[in-house]
Amino acid sequence: MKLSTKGQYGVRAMIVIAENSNNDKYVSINDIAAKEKISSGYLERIISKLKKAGFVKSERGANGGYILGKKPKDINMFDIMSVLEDNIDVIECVDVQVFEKCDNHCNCKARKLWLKVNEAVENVLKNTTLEDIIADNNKK
Amino acid sequence: MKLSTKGQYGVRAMIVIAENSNNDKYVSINDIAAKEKISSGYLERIISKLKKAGFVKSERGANGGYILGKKPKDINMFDIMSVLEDNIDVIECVDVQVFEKCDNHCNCKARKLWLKVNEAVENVLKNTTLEDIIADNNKK
DNA sequence: AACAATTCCAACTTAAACGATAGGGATTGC
DNA sequence: GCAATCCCTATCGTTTAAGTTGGAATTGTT
Ligand code: FES
Ligand code: FES
Repeated sequence: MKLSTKGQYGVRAMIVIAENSNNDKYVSINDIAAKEKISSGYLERIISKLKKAGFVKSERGANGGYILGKKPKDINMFDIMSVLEDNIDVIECVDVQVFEKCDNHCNCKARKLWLKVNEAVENVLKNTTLEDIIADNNKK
Repeated sequence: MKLSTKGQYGVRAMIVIAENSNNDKYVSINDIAAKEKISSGYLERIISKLKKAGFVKSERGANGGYILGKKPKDINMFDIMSVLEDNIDVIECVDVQVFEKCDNHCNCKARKLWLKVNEAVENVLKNTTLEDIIADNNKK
């Protein structure tokens, strides 16, 4: 079981962008990539998804870059991960539509367990906003 | 984020074995594979790991098969998954040893989030025993 | 006007993991 | 002896994840 790097990198990028958005400062892909030691080409595609979802706004050309598209308290980790991870469920059959087509569903006694795991993950992600993360780091 | 089928199949296999272990009945790989619609060759290797870990015992030859190696209440899902999934942590850096070697660890503000996610998953898995699952299914 | 810094976009490549298969040896009950 | 089983290892094919490349469009600066 692993979260993809897309999700990880995306969250880290959002943190960097958030830290600069106070001063209306746009951060470039290269700056983020350098700071977080991530391939910039790869990061670009990740941020592009975040942009489509409205979590960041962009400005092209010299001095361009990215800035938050919403307030930190209105961006939670579940939303970010949902955009970036292709499918966030811990197994396919968590999804009701898949479940109903599943050969096995009539006697699958394990599904309840996966539902619980899934719910636990979602809860943590949904209850953590970008604001929480920033605050948490300033505190200590 | 996905749990591998190894883990899923393993849990399902354990449930089948558990349901037969009351009567000291050994269940063969083929029976489990047929019941759960899993490739038997693949399942074999999964169960072999469970055997090495002591969760099941085996009997060779005709009428052979597998039976529980411990009481259902002494087998929890975390233990099963730990044996089957190569690495159960949601990201590499959850592990302290990896963390300490991580280029980024000095300024990685996201790790706390992953730790929380990881803990949530582990809690569910640790708090669910084979006995719980069986009981849960008999009930309804 | 030239230039450099940037976002934007799509195609491609590489590497690893997953899921599965194949073949054969060893053991046991009938 | 034979069929059913566990046991072990090697191999394979597909998909996915991760990263690369190349280039177009936009914008500020000199
Ligand atoms: S395998 Fe689909 S519900 Fe269990
Ligand atoms: S990347 Fe290693 S701790 Fe964040």
